[in-house]
Amino acid sequence: MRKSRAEAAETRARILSTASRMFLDNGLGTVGMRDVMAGSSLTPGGFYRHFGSKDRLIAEASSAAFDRAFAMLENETVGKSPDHAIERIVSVYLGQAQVTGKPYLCPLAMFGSELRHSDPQVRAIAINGYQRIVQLIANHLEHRTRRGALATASGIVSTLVGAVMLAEIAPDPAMARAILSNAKVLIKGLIHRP
Amino acid sequence: MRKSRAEAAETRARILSTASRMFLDNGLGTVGMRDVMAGSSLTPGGFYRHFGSKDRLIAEASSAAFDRAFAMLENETVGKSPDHAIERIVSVYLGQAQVTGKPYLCPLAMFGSELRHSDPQVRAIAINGYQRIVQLIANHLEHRTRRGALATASGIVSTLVGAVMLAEIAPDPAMARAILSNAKVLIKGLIHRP
DNA sequence: TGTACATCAGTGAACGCGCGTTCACTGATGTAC
DNA sequence: TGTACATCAGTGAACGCGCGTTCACTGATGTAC
Repeated sequence: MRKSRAEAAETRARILSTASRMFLDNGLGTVGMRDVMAGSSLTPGGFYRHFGSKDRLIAEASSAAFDRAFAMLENETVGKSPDHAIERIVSVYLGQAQVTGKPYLCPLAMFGSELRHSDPQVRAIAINGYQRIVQLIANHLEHRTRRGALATASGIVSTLVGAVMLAEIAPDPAMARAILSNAKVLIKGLIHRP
Repeated sequence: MRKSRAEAAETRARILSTASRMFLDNGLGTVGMRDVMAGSSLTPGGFYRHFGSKDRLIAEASSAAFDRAFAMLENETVGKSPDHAIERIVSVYLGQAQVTGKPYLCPLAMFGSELRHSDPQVRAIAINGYQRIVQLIANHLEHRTRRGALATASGIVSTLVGAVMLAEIAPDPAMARAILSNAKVLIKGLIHRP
């Protein structure tokens, strides 16, 4: 039954991808190893050939999810004016759960309050992901100082994460859209007055 | 062993209070019935004399937590000017996890991303709690229209919830304080320009 | 007001289940000569 | 290049454990006469 190195690497990547998707969709606590392995067309035992524990999987899956979300946001800014870049980041972030297929969900909005009780490694990954988004936004903010830009960007990220999380709780799609729209208007109001 | 009606009512209240505290501190998924009952100085079986299921307990405990948090916020506004009232709400909300004893933690910030997967009853309670805070803030916002005040208040609540949630993930207290402070500055900037 | 009985708050063991993880096993892959 | 053996990816049953919940039981409380 042994697989080639290439196949094994592909299996590992598949488990990671499945886990990332499932954690984002259903949270860290409710997704079990059997779910992840079955979703990867594998049996439970095989998991431990690739990862040391569920916590390690959560760490890697979160990291991968941040990379994906960040890449999507960054990609939206290339060749755009500062104002337009910000507008794209905000719109894409706020629309993450409305896009069909939801290909770039952010861990902070999807299971942020579970991260609080995760082990230090996972929390470090989460805070690093947060900081990367803050820096990306700050890069397109026209402030007198870098410090000021980072402070404003931090506030904006709080708004973005809060809005997407609240919109996910809303039972009514219309209310979800209203929450996201209100957050967008609030941020737009900030940007257009230096 | 039977207890009087008054004692039974007190027991029920004690379970609810313990559960509220534990859910806010540790999340919905990680707190078990045995934890709640032991924390209330009771044995597991007694739980079902007072609540139909864990989900019902979560519903009531969340509701109680919202009531408590809302009462604290509302109380801060009595006899204050609109600007000062907003300032108090924002400061008290953002400081909720920094206060010793944490007597009025908000479910949205503490286990918001778990609410997403809760049953409709719990989600309805959560969204109702969200709306009450939005309305409270809107009451002190000097907008031309009520609609406009509610929209701005909604954006502010997204910022507040996101900031407290992110600050809870931060491993470093200094970074937590920075996140909260940046959110506060962002909101302050909004208010002082009608 | 006193007595007899029904009620039921709380106990603590037990149930069934799913969890994260381990393990003996398989057979194809990789390695050494 | 071919052969013999070691490695190890993946299987699927099993382990120990803790979960939400049930249940027979207890004895004090509440109710009816």
